Amino acid sequence: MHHRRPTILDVARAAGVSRATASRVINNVPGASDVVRSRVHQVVADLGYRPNEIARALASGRRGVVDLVVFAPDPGLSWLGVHPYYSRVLAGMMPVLDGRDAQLRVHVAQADGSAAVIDTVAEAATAGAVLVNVPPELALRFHARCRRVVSLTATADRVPAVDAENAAGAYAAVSHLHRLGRRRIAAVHGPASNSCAADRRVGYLAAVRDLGLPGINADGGFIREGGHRAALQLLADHPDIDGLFVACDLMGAGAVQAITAAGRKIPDDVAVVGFDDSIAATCSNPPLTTVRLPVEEMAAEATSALLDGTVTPGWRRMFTVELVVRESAGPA
Amino acid sequence: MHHRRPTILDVARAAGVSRATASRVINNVPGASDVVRSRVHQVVADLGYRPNEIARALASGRRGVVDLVVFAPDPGLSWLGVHPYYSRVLAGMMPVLDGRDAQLRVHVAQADGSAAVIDTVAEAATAGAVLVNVPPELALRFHARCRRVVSLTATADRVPAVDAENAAGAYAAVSHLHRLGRRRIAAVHGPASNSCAADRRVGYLAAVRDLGLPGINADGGFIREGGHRAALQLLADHPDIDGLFVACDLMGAGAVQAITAAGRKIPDDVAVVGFDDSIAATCSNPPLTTVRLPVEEMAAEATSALLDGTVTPGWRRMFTVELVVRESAGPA
DNA sequence: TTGAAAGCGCTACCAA
DNA sequence: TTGGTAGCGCTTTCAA
Repeated sequence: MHHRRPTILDVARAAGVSRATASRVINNVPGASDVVRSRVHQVVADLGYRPNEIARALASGRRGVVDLVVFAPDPGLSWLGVHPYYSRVLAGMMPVLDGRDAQLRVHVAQADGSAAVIDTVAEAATAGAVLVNVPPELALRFHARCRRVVSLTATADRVPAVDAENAAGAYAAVSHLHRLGRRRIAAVHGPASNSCAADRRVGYLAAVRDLGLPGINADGGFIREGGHRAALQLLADHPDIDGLFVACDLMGAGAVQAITAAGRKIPDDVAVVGFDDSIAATCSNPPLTTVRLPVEEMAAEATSALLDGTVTPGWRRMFTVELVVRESAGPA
Repeated sequence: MHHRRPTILDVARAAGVSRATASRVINNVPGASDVVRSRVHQVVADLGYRPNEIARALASGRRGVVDLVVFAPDPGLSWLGVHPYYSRVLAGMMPVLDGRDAQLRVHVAQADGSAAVIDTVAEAATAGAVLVNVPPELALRFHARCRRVVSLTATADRVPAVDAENAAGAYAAVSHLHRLGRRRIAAVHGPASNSCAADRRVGYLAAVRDLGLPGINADGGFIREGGHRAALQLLADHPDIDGLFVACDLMGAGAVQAITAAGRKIPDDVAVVGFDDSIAATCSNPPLTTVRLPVEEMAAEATSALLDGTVTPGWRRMFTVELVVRESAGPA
C-alpha cells in the first residue's frame, strides 16, 4: 500500500468542510466558527497532517526563508571552515528563525561568479538576505534588485546594515594597554578593503595620537599567518614594543605564537589585545584579552528586521563592543 | 509601472512556442529542435527569465535542496558558534551544492524539541538530509520517515553514514608519542555517548596495551574547559606524565593552556597530540600536532551521495585520518 | 461563517 | 518534434 502524505483536501473531507475553511483554521485566520475550528484541529492531529511548504509558498507568494549570502574572498572554501566568524553568524540567526519557523538557506558567492549568485538570490525574493563580507558594489547590486537585505558590516550608504563601534573598540583596546603602563603600542591591521578593519585602524590611530604615543603599524590580512608574520616583523623592526593591538583574534593567535617563539613573555614583555572574542581568543595561549564583537546579536537583529519587514534603504543598527580581559593583557 | 517577473509563459509567447516546449529547452530535455532551442534561449536571455524554483519544486515533486540538521547538545546555541567542526561541514558541502545548483537549508534540533524538527525535515522530503551530531535514536527516527539521509558520524546500523578511522587515528597519535620516547602517555577523552569519542578511546587503549604502557584516562567532554580541567587533574594525579593524547583539538587547546600554566614546557616536558586538525589546533600555542579528520571531504561525500540518490540503508563510507605534525609533539 | 473556484508557475503526460 | 492540458497543494478572493 502506498502511503501518500495527507493533503489539505484530506483534512477538509475528513472534517466535512471545504479546503478554504480548513486552510483558515490551519493558518489561524479569523473567519471560522469554534466548532469547526476544533473539529479541523482534531483531524489535523489524527491524520498527522503537515502543510506542504512549497505549495504554500507558491500560492501565497511569501516564503519563510532567509538567505545567508557569504562572500568568498579567495577561491576554495578553506576560510569558511577556518574563520570563526561565520559559525557565530549562524548561531545568531538560528534561534530567531526557529522562533518564527522560518528557514535558513546558505549561499556562497565565489569571487568569480559572485554577481550571478547575487542576482539569483535577489531575484528569488525570499523574506530577505543577510550579507556577510559582501563588498559594497555587490551589496548595492543586490539592494538594487531586492530591498529586503541587511549587510553584517557597514557598506554602501543605502544598503541596510548592522554595524559595531569598531573604532571605539580599538580605542578602548589601546587605552587598556596604556593603562597597563605600555608606551610602545604597535598594531596589526586587517585589509583596507574591509570596513571593520578600516574602522579599527582609525580607532588605533586616534588612540595613539590622543595618548601621545608613536603609531607603529603592520598589516596581517585578517588571517592567522598574517598576524604571525606581522608580529615577527614588528618585533624585528621595533624591539622595544611592549604592547600590541591586533585587529582580529585569528591574527592575534598568530601574533601570540610569534611573540612566544621569539622568546618574549606575554603579557610581561609584550601585552596583546585582540578583537572579536572568537574561539581563536580562547584557544590562544595565553588566552587573548580582546574586544568582544557581538556577532550573534548583530546577526539576530538583522534576521529579525528582515522577518519583520522593517528594513528600509539606509537602515542602520549600531552595536557596542566590550573589552574582555584575559591573560594576554591582564587586569590593571 | 509594475515590473512583474517574467514567467515561462512570457518566454513561450515571445518565442512563439508552447510552455511545454519552452520548458523542455530550459530543462535541457531531449525533444526540441535546434532552431527552437536557440530561439528560446535567446528569449530567455533577452527577458532575463529565471525559473521560479518554488513552482518547479511543486510541479516536479523534486527539490534541489539538501537539509543540514545539527543536533544541539545543550540549550543555547553557543556551541554552534564556538565549535570549529560545524563550519567545516558547511565548507565541505557548499562546493558540491554549488556544482549542481542545489541549495543548503540549515536546521537546528534543540535537545527538547528535537523530535519535532526531525519529523518536519524528514517529511519535507527534500533531496536529502545530512545529520550532524544527531544521536542514534533520532537518526533512526529520521531514517524511518525518510531514507534520503546520511549521518556524519557512525550511528545506528541501518542509518547511512560516513565514518572515519577514529580508532586508528588515536592509535597513530599514541604511537607517535611513543616514537618520541614518551612512556607515560595519558588521554583526555570525549563523551562516551559520542561514537567518535568512543572509537578514539578504543584506539588509545589498544595502543597503550600494545606498547605495554599504563593507561591513564580522563574525560573532557569535547570542550576546551573540559580539556583544561582534565589536564590539570592529570598533572596533579600523575606528575610523571610526559605525553598526552587529547581526543579533540578544542580540548587540546585547553590542555595546552593548563600544562603551560602549570609551569611545564610543551613539548619538552609534555608532548601533546590532538584530534581533528581544526582551527583550535593552529591557534593553540604551541600549535598542536594532531590527527586530521577530513570533515570537509566527509561532508562533501555525504552531500554528493544524497544528490545522486545512491544511499541505501546501511550505506557506509570510510575515511582515513592522517597525523599532522606541529610543535606540540615535534618530529621524531 | 462557509464554500466554490481561480490561480501561483511549472512539469509531465498524452495526442497530434 | 510539438502543443494541449491536467495537475502539484495551497491561499485567497468573491459569493452565498
